[in-house]
Amino acid sequence: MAKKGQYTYEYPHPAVTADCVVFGYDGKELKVLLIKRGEEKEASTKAYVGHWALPGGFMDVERDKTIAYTAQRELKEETGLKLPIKDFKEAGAYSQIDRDPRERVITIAQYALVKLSEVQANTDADKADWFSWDAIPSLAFDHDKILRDAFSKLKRDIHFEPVGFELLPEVFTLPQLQNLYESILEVKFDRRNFASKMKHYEILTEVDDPTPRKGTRTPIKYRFNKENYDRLKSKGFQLEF
Amino acid sequence: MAKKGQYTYEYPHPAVTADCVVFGYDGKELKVLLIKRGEEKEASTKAYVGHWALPGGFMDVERDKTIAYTAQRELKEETGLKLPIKDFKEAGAYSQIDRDPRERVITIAQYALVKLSEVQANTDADKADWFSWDAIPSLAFDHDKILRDAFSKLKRDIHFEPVGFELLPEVFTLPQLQNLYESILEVKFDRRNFASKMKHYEILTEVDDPTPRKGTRTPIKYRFNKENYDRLKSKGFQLEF
DNA sequence: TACCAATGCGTAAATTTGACACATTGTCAG
DNA sequence: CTGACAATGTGTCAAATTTACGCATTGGTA
Repeated sequence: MAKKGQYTYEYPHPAVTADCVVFGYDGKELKVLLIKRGEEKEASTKAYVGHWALPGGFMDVERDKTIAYTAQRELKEETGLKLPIKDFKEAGAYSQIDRDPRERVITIAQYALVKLSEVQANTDADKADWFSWDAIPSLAFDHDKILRDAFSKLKRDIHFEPVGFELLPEVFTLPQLQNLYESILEVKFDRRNFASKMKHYEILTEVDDPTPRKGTRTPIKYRFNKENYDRLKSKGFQLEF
Repeated sequence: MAKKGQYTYEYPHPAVTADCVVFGYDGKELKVLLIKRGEEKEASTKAYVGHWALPGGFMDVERDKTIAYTAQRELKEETGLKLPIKDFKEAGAYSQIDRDPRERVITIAQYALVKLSEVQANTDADKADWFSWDAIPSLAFDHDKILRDAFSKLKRDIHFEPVGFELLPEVFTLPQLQNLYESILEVKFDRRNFASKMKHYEILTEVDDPTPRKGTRTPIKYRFNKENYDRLKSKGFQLEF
């Protein structure tokens, strides 16, 4: 650990943190990854001990190439979940002068979308938990606001990015996709209209099912067709729902 | 001025700046406000002296309530233009470890839309200039990227926010509005279809013209109808073009 | 003066959306 | 075992929206 008082500047500098809003989808609901603060080594210097919070922590000014690296490192340390750098997208900066009681801290929130089915096993259940959107506790600092804002951002981004496919498993069903869109946009769609619209976009590829569907109750499995999606997007396209 | 080396921290802290992307519209083209760096008092400590850059500067950690206040203050100091805090919207954080040759500097870009007709007179022509989008010089630091990103953001936001009306004068014409949308989205619309779509939204109010139009060549003047727009927006509405 | 460009208004075809009906087959309660 | 029900896929049709143009008027201009 570095010596105290080792770093001096001509003018005051703020501390900078990265906080992570990690969204996951379990096939039914949208979920968020949260951690329980404190209760460990440096608890005495921590604020909001015992509160739930977004995973995140201080930037390593001398090593973190970008703030996304901070997010990656802290997320791994605090939840056990290791995500690729490119999965972190910016969700906004929070700079209110009194947002941290200890010193001036500016946080640059990052958000990430993960296939919950593939990562749930990799998260430390001791420190972290996945919360349903409507069961989220009150959070430390201004993390409530950060989370709400990130959700709004997700709601917007869904019109321009294939966010649905980042949250679903490689192979998914149409009802799953629809349920996800409904969860994020907080609306309901007509099943038949949703299906025909998706079909019209031609961004889904039917999967050759090794275990063929046993009747109409078993949904058809699809895979996301990235080529077609990219082609559409390059033509100035926008997903509508 | 504060004494050198007065501020010490246990861990290294980055410097934080706010850079401003100010868009204006003159009735024909989208423009951006830039400054020429250096050539003044503290020039010796400055990087990229002589380069064009986005207006902006270091956060006053002890006084700036939020980063928007930094942006407001620096924009005023460097260009003479004083904008209300609420006009600054976040445009992204830039944290590349080597983006500033002097020390680690994280910038939180802000962007603002202004009615060029009303502010042009208030900008210091000595230090700052409005540049047409296709005549922008190469900029200091990573400001080129910041500017491109901000433009992309504007391109997106135009679908959700009445950005057109923040850039146009109080009273404007339909051709002006269309030209603005075309400038931002970089596409062309059919004049007649654009008009009927805007009419259908009912967010324009015809202005009682004191000097009535002299024939069909003089466009009808409109005003933005905020009540109707807010009503539409609250119903989960999205501007389409 | 004669043309052209700019503005407003209108219309019809094509496309997209929105609402809804029907057939099939697991699931589950009895 | 059986009947009711829910989940899935597909199709249809009217309404709304988008798209592609035509036409009339008039100010600017060569």
